Amino acid sequence: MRGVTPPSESPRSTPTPHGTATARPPGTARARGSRRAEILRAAAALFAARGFHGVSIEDIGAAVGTSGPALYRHFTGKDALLAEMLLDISERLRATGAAVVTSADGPQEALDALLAGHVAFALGDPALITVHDRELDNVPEPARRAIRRLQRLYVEEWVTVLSELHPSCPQARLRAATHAVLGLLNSTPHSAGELPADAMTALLRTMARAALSSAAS
Amino acid sequence: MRGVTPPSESPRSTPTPHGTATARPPGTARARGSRRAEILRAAAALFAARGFHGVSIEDIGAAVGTSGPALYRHFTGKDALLAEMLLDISERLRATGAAVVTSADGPQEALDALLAGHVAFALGDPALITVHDRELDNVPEPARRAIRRLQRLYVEEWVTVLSELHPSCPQARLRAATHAVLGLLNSTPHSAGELPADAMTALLRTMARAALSSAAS
DNA sequence: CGGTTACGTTAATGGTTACTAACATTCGTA
DNA sequence: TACGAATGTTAGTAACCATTAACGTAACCG
Repeated sequence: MRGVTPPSESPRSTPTPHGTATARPPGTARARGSRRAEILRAAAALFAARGFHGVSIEDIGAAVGTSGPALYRHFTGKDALLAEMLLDISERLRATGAAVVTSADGPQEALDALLAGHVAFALGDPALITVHDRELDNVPEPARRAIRRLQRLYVEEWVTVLSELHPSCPQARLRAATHAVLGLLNSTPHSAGELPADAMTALLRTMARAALSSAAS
Repeated sequence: MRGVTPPSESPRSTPTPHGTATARPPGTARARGSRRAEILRAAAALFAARGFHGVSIEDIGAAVGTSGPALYRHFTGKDALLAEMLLDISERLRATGAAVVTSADGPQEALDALLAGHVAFALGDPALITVHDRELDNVPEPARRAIRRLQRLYVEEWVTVLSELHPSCPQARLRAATHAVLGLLNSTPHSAGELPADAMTALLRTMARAALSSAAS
């Protein structure tokens, strides 16, 4: 029984996959770690279209030009792939939210920046947004809690900003309104192509602002 | 050959007392077709929680107190079950929408009635609403077209009413705004329990009205 | 009473799927 | 140049799943 030592899973090190995927000549082993990002992107599109359980490992492999089990060189399993995908997007949302809040001049500017960021996200990566609020239940338990925590922190950024704008409104109401507005913004992927992208951006921001203003009365 | 082979524990007249509602006489085979509705309700809850492919026939059977293949006495297959579920809800939405529009006094009353109806639906049957806008892709083709048609007709009810209220606004914009507002209303199942039901109803109606008004400017 | 209908059971059956095993190939580098 | 790490490949394998087959039973209806 020869063979290389089985790949001891790297539990914590995520060495920042910076490489942008380009066309590679077949057979080469180039581009360290860019494959991870490529797989994540392809899997996101598939998950968004057919759901986690509706996509097979073979499907994901085929989408990146390899065949099935090659994925296990990059992820420990299908669950881990989904977990990393949702952790990544939750972290990105929360990070941009935090950056916006600390750098804005006032609550109104902060709210506008939160809105602009989320709309850009939803329109720019509809597959990720779709997977983000549909597939949480398929993430195994250690990671699910972390994802939920990040999502909660992101919502709390919104609630904090709204609370500064409307101090007399109870926070529970502001939280419910935030969830509703995020539902409005995240519904964009399903109604694609109705309007040109910039018109859609402006429309969504206007509607979201109006909805939040009315909620805080 | 296997002969009669009665099961050692012969079923008594009350087999499998499961705690489901719909009090039926205990060992009877009566109640024509009430089982269909029971199965559809249980399946909707399961599909909403874990997705179509994440639920097995056995799961659905267990949820109604029978075992797996008993479902094939009521539906020709898992696909047909989902198709009937989505057809039913799409038809109900469209029917109430049509009734509202023809019986309302004016466009403002019609819009309010559409809003009230959809909010009541979303809050009253969150599982059905969730399945309705997540699982369309898993419906086989003959039925999928019919469901899409009903959904389109429902949206057109909204667009027609909004067009009467705001004649100068292009219909494409009103359609996009309608989709966004339906996303807002349908997101309710995911943010349950934030507010009491009547406060949630009022909040959602207020936010939706404000969002639509701002979109038509 | 006999037959039909409605509804349920358990045991295959065939296909799909996630994952593992065993075996290449490329390439940086010591 | 030899080695090891990274990254593939093609065969399994065990579990799961939708569906069918074959069979049983209770109630209604003529």
